[in-house]
Amino acid sequence: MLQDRLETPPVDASTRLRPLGDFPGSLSQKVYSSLKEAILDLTLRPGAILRKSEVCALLGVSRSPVSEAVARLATEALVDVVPQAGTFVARLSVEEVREGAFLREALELAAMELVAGQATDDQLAQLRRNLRLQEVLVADGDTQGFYAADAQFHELILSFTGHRRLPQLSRTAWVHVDRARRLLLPTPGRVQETLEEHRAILAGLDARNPERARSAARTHLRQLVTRLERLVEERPELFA
Amino acid sequence: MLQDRLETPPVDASTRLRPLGDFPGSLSQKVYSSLKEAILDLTLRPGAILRKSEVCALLGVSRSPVSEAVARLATEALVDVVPQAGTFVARLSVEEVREGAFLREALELAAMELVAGQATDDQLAQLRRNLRLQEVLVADGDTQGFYAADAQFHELILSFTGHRRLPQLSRTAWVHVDRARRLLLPTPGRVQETLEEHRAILAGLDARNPERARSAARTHLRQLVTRLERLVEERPELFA
DNA sequence: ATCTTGCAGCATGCTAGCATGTTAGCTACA
DNA sequence: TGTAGCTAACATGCTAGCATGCTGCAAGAT
Repeated sequence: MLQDRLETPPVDASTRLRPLGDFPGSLSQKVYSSLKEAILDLTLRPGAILRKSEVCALLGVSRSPVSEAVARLATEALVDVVPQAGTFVARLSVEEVREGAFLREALELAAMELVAGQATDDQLAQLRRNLRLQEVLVADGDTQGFYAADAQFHELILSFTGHRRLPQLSRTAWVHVDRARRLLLPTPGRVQETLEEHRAILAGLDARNPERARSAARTHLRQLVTRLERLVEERPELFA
Repeated sequence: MLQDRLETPPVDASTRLRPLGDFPGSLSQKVYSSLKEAILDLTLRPGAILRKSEVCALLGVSRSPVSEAVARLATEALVDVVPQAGTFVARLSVEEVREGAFLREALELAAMELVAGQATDDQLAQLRRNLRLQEVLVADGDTQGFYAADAQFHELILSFTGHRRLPQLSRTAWVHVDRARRLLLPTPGRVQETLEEHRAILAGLDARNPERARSAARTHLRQLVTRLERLVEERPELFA
């Protein structure tokens, strides 16, 4: 705990946060979104101290909405608040990455089983449409857009379970993995491979074959984790 | 939304909440625990209005800790807060029950796979010990104690995955199921059956057989859901 | 020179009061 | 008599300032 602070004098005094106007909802919600984006971006550096009063000044709001936002981030383990001492941006944690990956895999595989059994033709058509979009984006070399379509592909499947809160939960589970992903250098052929893996998942669902869908999804999800584990080996100093 | 309020004039004015001294942590934490207990108990009736100012008066604290507690409950869908209008105890929702059950099943089945593969002998011994405790409690007719041991059995398995936050998450997923469970009348032979199902799960883990453990766990978890679905059929008016 | 101890600074937690938007009931009118 | 509009009460969201407990440095004793 003491060590924590000694390791983290880098105080981000004048970091940039997206202005609140860019986000919807109440002030707390806006502050939450803005901070979360900055944390996932690594704009707010892992381990950095995050003074609530500073955030108030930066965003021009009082401390209640900031407090509430920080409390929410704490429940997601994105910040670590020590009473009467300070609030810190969570370090990258191998444990959190592994847990997040485990969780998302659990959710997505369960979803595969359900969706392979009950998906409507219209839903499958939506997935095919999304996949065609992915192909176009890859052909255009629009990596940014491809990531978005990728995320949507997964969210579509989760939403087809009929459970409203599931996509949100899956996203939350993934945040630590996603943050660590920023440290990976892009691999040339990876986008093409990802596309193939998505095709395999859709093929399993199309065939109404839960086992095929599950195994394709498992293979797909473990790619990223494998690459992250390699990063942990090579650059352990990046993780707390 | 308007209909909500028309259906729910029953204002719980003088409901009993456990005093804050019984809970650990900060005030927010205490308030959160106290409210959550009351909601899960059904002491705070589903659909009832929950005035923050009233809670302040009842517990003798200011509005910030109450606000933070309520915000946390809102993320778990245990209360429904409408800005500038009011806060309401969530109604029993078939959707939420199904989603909670789906989630817990996803998590526990994934855990089974992992634990069947990597459990240490000491961990399996802990499970056997817990199971013997369950037998004693059943023999003594201590149903309350049995429920506690039951919960611990499941938590042990989840903790053996090595993921710290998993048990907490599973509990959170289960809250809506657990709340609905209060409406079920106790079935005579059910405790004995539960014990058998736990034995089957442990047998699968002991045999290091992921598929057996998964299928035993699935069978076990679906018992309660099946009984709840029957309740939904028979008494739909209990669910919003 | 090192370790202990006291003090000043400071970050969070909490309390109290203001601003904003909603709800419900009453009144006036068709 | 039924309906539309207005008004007063009210619940939450936010702002501002006080209380509590931790941190880190510095001075003094061993």
